Amino acid sequence: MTTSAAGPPTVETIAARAGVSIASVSRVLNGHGARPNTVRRVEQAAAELGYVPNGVARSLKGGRTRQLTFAMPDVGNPVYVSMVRQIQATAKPLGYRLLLHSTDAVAEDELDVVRSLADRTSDGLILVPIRVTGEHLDVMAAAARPVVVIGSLPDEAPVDSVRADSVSGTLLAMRHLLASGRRRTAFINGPADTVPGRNRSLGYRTALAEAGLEHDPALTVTTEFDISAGAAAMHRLLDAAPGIDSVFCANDQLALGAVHAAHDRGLRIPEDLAVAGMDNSELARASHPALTSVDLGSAERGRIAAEMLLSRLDGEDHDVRCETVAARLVVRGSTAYDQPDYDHDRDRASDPRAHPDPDPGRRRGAGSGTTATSASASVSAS
Amino acid sequence: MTTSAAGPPTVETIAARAGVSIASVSRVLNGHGARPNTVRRVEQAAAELGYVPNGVARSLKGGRTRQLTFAMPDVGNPVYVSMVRQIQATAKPLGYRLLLHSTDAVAEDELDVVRSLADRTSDGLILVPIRVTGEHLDVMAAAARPVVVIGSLPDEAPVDSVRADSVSGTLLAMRHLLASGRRRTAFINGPADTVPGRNRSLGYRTALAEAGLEHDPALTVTTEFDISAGAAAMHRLLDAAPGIDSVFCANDQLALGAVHAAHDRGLRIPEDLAVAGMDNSELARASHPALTSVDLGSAERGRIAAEMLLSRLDGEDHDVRCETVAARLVVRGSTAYDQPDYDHDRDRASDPRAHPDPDPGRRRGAGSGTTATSASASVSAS
DNA sequence: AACCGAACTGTAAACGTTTACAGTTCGCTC
DNA sequence: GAGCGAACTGTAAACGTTTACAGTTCGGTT
Repeated sequence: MTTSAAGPPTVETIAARAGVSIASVSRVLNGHGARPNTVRRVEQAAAELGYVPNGVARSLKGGRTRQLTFAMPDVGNPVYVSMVRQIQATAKPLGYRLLLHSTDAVAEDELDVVRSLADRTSDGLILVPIRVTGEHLDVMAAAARPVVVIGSLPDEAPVDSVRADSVSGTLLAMRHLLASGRRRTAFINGPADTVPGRNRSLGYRTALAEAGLEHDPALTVTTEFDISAGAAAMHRLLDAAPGIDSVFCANDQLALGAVHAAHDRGLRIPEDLAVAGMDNSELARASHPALTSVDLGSAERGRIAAEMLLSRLDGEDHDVRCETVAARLVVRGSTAYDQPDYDHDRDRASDPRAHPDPDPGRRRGAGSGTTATSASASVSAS
Repeated sequence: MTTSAAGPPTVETIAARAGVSIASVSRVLNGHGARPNTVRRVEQAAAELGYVPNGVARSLKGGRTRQLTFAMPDVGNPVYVSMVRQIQATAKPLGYRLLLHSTDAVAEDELDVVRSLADRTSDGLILVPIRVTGEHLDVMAAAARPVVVIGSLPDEAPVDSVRADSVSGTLLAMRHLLASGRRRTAFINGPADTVPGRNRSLGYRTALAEAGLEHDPALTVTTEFDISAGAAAMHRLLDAAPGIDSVFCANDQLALGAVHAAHDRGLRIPEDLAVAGMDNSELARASHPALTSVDLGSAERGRIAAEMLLSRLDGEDHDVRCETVAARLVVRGSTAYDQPDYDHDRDRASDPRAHPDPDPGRRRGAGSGTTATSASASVSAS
């Protein structure tokens, strides 16, 4: 027994005060049964001392920290923000804390996060890689803790994953544009050397083929994900390929850039030019006219990833799982004449299992006047 | 010496393999000096085994976890997102991880976060309280680890804090509107029973008084922070008080709602109605016309809070500090005829000490055509 | 060749828990 | 009132590190 020095109370302090052994203290505090008299004295001593168990010591003994790590390229990106929200909402009720890691889209940093699981500081990882290399697969396969990837992985990869369906998403948007009579639809894509970039391109060409339209390479521009990049791209398109009546953009920022450019030239939206974006971020709802956008289910992907990880941590030793989240088209004023100027739809409102809204004043009637179309989800286990 | 069973390698495993004691292993690994021969053997053994030190054991021994906690009301709010980014950017180079906690604006949850510092799981806390009660002050004063508050605290509070200057911010926006010849400026405020709510109201009335204008209560509406709430409020104002030529809104969402409402009625912006918002979020840049907005320096508040906390953790035992971050007005097309339709200014671009941009393609020429005015910052130590 | 101090190394304790095991108490039954 | 399980309690070890202390080695001096 140490002298009752300064420092916060420990089981030892309580044991001394209650006149029992530290084992009894631990047992009472964890509800493992003791004589009523013992329980009373320990609980009283603990309460008087304001005892709080040392989580670090507990983690060392128990081998679990009750911490999860979420690593993504950029904290600021609204897509990842909604993932964070859902992961948090899923993990918190089970007593897990969330550790945030921004990789700044540096591949080496991603690898480091996976490797650092070996330091036992976190019980599991949800990773959004910018691009998946062979080294990624090797390192993840050897990870000291369960890893779930949000993104596309090769079929044989031994890692759980959740992916978006950007092919279907693009198809939904393109079909919508073409169904409303547009015949010359441009395409502003993000970097093409990524899986989503290639998938969107595929969706675009597929939709054109479906409609019996020819694919004109001059109608496609590849650029950065950026408002000003979107504006520049739109200007370029309008200069080089006159007669464009609609444009699909790989994210909402690009789409808003396109809207700006169109306005600069005196084009009316949607009358002269229909614009559709992707991600269904808050920007889409806020802009004027409100932006038609493809929702790739980032919130749901976050929730599913969290559930996958938690089930692994529960010790369930099932096969590798890979789930695909359906895309959903949210039609607003930028492509349709009869859509309202703004709507009250929030992306988490689309998720029945979502976190309860902390601030009821912020959500009103859900999506009145907003049309949503879902692509069929394909769920496969390999 | 235990049998070399499964499980990840520990100092013991390495010691056995290198033929030295665990103390030597620890010393070599921490660079505390050893004979070249010992160093070589330990390092080789560690490398061969792929040893990674157990961070939990380390934390238990050292009494520090190298983890910081950031607790705020809502992960999704862009204001907090930019704080997260800066806190992360400041703490990561010093080897600190960031634990995220969303309080969902529940006061009891805020108190729990502070109390849970006693579990030794985090080295310090940055808290954004929704409202500060006496109990908050008591609990923070008794906290087991340093706490920094982002928000306004009573003068005598024994806690470091960083606050925004919403009075000056409101004044900047109002002076700008009045200086451009507007004479009937409405005010859409958020909830009035908070410190920022009262401060904005004060700034509004002060600006009117400065300009020798009478304060007309019919021109002020108090509502929730919400796009649709902003639209509803604007409609109400235009119905009840005709002749309004400008409006200042307590955040960008409200302002965009006002823009929508004005468009619905065929009003031109800025010709018929000038609109200014607050927070200078991405929404302000993205909207059309781009929105004049007051930047309350959320990124900088995050950075300063992180620095304050880190200096406490460095053992510096200075007096309680309270810093106020200056407000800055960013003028864009929604109030000025000659402003560009959009600009490339990003809020972190305004911060010279900010995190380097991970994606150079996203930032172009900084703020060309955008006028920024700073309120003088007052920095005080109590 | 013995000696000395510096430099290194090993043993063991400590951080605060949880828990196996052995020892104790207790309420019953006969 | 002795005997018997069941229920409780205490001792001690374990989780994986770091580090004070004492013991060892080493080179260089005299």
